Amino acid sequence: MKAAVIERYEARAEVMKALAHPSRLYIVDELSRGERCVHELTDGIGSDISTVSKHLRVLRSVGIVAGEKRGSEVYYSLRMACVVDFFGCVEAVLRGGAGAACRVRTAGEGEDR
Amino acid sequence: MKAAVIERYEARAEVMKALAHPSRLYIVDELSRGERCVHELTDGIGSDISTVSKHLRVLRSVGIVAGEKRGSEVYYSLRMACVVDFFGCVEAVLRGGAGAACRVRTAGEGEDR
DNA sequence: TTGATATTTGGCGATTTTACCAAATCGCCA
DNA sequence: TGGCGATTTGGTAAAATCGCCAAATATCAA
Repeated sequence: MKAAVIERYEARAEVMKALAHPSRLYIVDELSRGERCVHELTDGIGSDISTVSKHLRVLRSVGIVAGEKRGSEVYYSLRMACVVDFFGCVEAVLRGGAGAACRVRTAGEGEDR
Repeated sequence: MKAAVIERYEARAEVMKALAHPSRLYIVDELSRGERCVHELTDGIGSDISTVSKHLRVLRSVGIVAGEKRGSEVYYSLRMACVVDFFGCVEAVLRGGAGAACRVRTAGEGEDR
């Protein structure tokens, strides 16, 4: 694979990796309903606040969320609303694949063995 | 976080994790243009064929792709076309976030709860 | 300034992921 | 039947990820 192509997929993978964790998905979901500060998110997750802070760092590093400091609190907001739409597709896959909402391609018919 | 909610996000995370690797993103992209067998995908990726086979196993385990054996070859196809659409959103984020195609929400504009 | 609250950072052990090689299967055909 | 091409599986070492604690930083108010 050409270097330029590899880089493209690696960049995409960084974004996907940022979304590949339950707590971070919860954060995205929560932020889709409005901005939240770290301790609010921590309440919902249950991990140590430092852990939540690091999750936010991961999301922020790829541009999925943004943090704005107001007073002593940092308010995070979602910068990538389309992620939430994608969750609908993910749910369809989880329900067994062939959901119309996901426009799943029924090519093959080959089931997992 | 309630157990049921945790499970939901964990299930979603499994799907996202399956997409969180450059080679697997390449595979999804390639399969969006039609079915391919393992050695074809291997040619494009450059890793050992056993490595590619394992990547396909990951994608298949969550239902993103399906494999059908025809003769001595296994043809893989994409079962989750919406993933490709999502790549457009990911690219928008990579380009700096505020792409119209992604309906990005600008930081600090999230409605309060 | 001192103390309290909010968040981030450093560091560490534990778990997971990844890629390669070698070996095992599977289907096909001479 | 024996061998070949295609694919999968087992094993393993290196790298990345995760979550907690402790410590640092920043803001606010007394």
